[in-house]
Amino acid sequence: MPERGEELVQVRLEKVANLRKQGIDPYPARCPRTHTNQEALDLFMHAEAQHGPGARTQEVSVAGRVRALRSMGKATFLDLRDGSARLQVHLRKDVLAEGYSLLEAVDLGDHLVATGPLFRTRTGEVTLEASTFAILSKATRPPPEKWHGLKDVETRYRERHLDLMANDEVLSRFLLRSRLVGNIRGFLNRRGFVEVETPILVPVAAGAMARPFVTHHHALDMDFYLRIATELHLKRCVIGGLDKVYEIGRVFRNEGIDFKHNPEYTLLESYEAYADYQQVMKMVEEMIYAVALEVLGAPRIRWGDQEIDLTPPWPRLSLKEEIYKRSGIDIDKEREPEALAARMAQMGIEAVGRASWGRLVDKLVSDKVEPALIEPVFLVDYPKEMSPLAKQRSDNPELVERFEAFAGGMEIANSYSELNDPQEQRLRFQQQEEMRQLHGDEDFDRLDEEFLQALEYGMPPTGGLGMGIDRLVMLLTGQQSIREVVLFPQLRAR
RNA sequence: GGGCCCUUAGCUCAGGCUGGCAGAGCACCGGACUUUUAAUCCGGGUGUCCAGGGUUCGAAUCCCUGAGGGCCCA
Repeated sequence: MPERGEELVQVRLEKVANLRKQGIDPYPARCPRTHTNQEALDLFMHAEAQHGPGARTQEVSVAGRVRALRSMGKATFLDLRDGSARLQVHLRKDVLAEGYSLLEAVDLGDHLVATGPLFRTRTGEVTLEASTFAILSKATRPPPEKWHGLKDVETRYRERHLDLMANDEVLSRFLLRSRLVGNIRGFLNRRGFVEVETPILVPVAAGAMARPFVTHHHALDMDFYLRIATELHLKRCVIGGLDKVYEIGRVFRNEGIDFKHNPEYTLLESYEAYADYQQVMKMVEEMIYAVALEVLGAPRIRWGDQEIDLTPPWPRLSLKEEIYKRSGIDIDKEREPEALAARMAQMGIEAVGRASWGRLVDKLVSDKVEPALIEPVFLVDYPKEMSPLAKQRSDNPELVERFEAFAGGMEIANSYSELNDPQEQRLRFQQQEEMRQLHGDEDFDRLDEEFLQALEYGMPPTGGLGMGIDRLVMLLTGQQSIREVVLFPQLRAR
């Protein structure tokens, strides 16, 4: 931390020293709180309902951070804020006697505990009349400005604690995120899914198309990768007999940072034995609808100037047709990477390096199709080349049983009927390895021998799902940047 | 990777075009005030104007380079 504003800090440090000199601990271990602010407010409302105007409750103790301080000499009002509510405290010199002088040591941002009965002021605010109060934690740095809040985007991200204390809507957004994750767990648990945890440090970063981070284990003297997906371990769980399994965990992808991408993000993956991608599709629309109802109270969300309705069923659209509709390119007729790249270049879409056909299609989707999909939809019928872990369709082996869900112009879920033929899977991995060599593209998937061997023991037909939790939070909170839904987004080191 | 914009007090921001003593509100410091609500009133400016270099008698301001951040494009 750069030591700017040192005078403001010094003043507070002197107050800490003075408290200690008086034998007062500015950071006591215990807090004699009896009620949260909300419980105290509820208590008063109850008393007022019984006794009418002029009601006073018994003494209660509340605690919180000092958010505002209004001193009128021999009486002071301050606003205490805890996790439940804001509560005003009234401190009078004639009530507190010599205890009143402790207020000289109190600053905005300190945590206090105050004890006394609750009453309603003549301006109508439920207030605690303090008979005693104490400092719980002395802040030695001033909080952000109370009226304009903290707006500087960089400071908000780098010092999220300040953002949370200054900007109520930010706090409630992260509370919503927590409730959302809790509701997803509840939804899956009720359906009989079992939550597991699988390794983050892996010898081979497989199971998705992404470049991994590398790290080193000193005792073993070997490199490890941070996982880019949980897919292969979860399938090994299914092979072992966990028929319905899921993990909500961080995955790491060594790629660019922008408004939709943070290098570490939270991914839900679930696998259901004896199910296929059609059943997963139904589950996804039901799950998102259900959690939206729980956390928002309605299945509709505002997205910019549009409204998105999440009520199922969502349209099932063909990937090929959507690409054709949005770009005029028929991917069935542009089977050669060079030809497809040329068509795309005409539209101003430039592919990097010697991109493969599958990567080009992927690019075409992200550029031309994805941004247009505001209302929730499923795209189905993906080409095999883009999907090395998905089972091919029996009626058309060039396509796989796969869907992706889109909403708000973002991909929010990806699912297949999982490929469970070990020989075919080995072949697909080998093709991925070859493509990586050929195209010099670190994004291609990797052959994972341990997984292949596991698959040889037999995996039931399984419907798998990957869903980006951060994207879903963006969607449900109407945020257009992933940094607004990740508490501590990755930024360049200062 | 390219383009545009931002960076001034702890916080929110003026000033910059057209170079001439570093500004406001909140916060903070001193004083008044026993029902306030962004309390009010009186007094006080607390600063590496992002960093470095250049032009100039003189740079927050103009020019160059760099850093961090944001938006748009790829």
